[in-house]
Amino acid sequence: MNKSFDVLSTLKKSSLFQNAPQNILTELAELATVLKFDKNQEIFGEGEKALGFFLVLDGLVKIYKLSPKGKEQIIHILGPGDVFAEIVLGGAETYPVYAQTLSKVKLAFFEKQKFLNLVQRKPEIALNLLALFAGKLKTLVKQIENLTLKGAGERLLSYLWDLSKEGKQSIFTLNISKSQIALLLGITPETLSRLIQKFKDEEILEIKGKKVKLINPEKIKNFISS
Amino acid sequence: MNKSFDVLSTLKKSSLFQNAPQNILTELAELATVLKFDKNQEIFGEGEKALGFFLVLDGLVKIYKLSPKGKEQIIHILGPGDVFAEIVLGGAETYPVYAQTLSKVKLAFFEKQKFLNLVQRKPEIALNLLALFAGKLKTLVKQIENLTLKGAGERLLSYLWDLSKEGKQSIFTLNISKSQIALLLGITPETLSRLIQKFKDEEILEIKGKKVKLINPEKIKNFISS
DNA sequence: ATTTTTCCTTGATTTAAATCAAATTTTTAA
DNA sequence: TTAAAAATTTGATTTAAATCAAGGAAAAAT
Repeated sequence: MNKSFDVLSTLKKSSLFQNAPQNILTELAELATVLKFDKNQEIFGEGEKALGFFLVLDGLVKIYKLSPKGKEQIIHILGPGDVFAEIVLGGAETYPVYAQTLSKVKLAFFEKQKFLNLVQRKPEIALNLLALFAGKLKTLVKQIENLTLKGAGERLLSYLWDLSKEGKQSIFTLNISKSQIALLLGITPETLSRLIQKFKDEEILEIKGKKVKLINPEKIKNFISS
Repeated sequence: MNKSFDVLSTLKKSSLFQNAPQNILTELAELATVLKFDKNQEIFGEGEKALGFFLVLDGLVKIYKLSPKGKEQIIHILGPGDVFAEIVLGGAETYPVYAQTLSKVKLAFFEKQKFLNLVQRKPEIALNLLALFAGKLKTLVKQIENLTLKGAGERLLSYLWDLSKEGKQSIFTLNISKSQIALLLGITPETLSRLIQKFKDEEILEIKGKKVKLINPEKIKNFISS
């Protein structure tokens, strides 16, 4: 009783189930298993058998790849309302990436077949699924664009620009550590540190710990789109 | 009559419609518009209004991004049976990438709303769509992995390894120019040229024009997975 | 509160790949 | 067929970012 209420409120906020009618939401909440993780725990590894997908109820999760030599590239960072491992719904037998928590995390787990049965009975969910997949595709393409067509500095400013909601919030707080940001941007912590110092010298922004202040949003805007 | 027959044979081969029953295939063929393009023609540009998606009937198409300075990164290269711009089915209003032909090309175009109507009437297609999207997600994640966790030489060998069907075909022909391969691998033509020369010196492979011969597939296999 | 560990910063150096430049080969077009 | 254009190769140099190394600051654990 208490559990499904908890889950329900986040389900409603998630884009995947946003416009779903109450009866379906209730069914979904019944169908979900709530899982709890500590910080820095592996949720699943690449190649592991894929039994279902996840919705973040609380906390932060990273999706990443590892090279044979152990180098890491973060693909996505997910927060409350975000869905991951949805690829199983397209028939994937194993997870193609790693998933790990970046904080204490609460997840709703949806077993693949149970969920697909629900979709069959309520096909209107299928459209939401398509939108979910389409959004992920767009995000990945943007990630490729960032990683291949932009330099390290531009990637950092783009990242901060997005966090600032296109400059609307010139003061905000980083939600992950700088070393994790480096892994997301595909640079080393040393390079990140030097870039921050450089932008501070150029009076473009200030970062103290996790507090960020964009001093010259106009300059940033120009820099990331030229 | 002749036209829909033509289209039908490729529809059947495409993974998207592979297991669809005859009656749906016929409907799809009726629904499609066949479009013809010359080599190096733009099919659509980034930001352009997205009216539908495409299935390649014949020829090669590249999907790519451009940086403000004009640098290009190829995201995908598509051949007969492949689908692109399916993102419109998830609600995208504009295309987020460029699409251009690499040869004379024949496409089947599916208008978004007409196709979605068909999906509503025949929901079994929705599962194929999910599989299509899932496959694209996996491809994009692999592309990120290649571009960020591998060096230029490893990317080239990986690419050739895939073309050789994991070493099963040690002699084969490149289907695109070397400059296009460079754009796909995220390197310059100069670097590609030097890598080919280096691998030739190391007696790993030989490339003359578009003819490729893998001399030491074992060495390649080890190189790309260590 | 203090110790230990992890994270972040700064400096010096190396390195992979880009850039600039020019020759050569291949393809296309007249 | 020959001329023109485009693509590819090779060489010399530059450059962005990585790596190696060591100190300093924060966070976590005792």
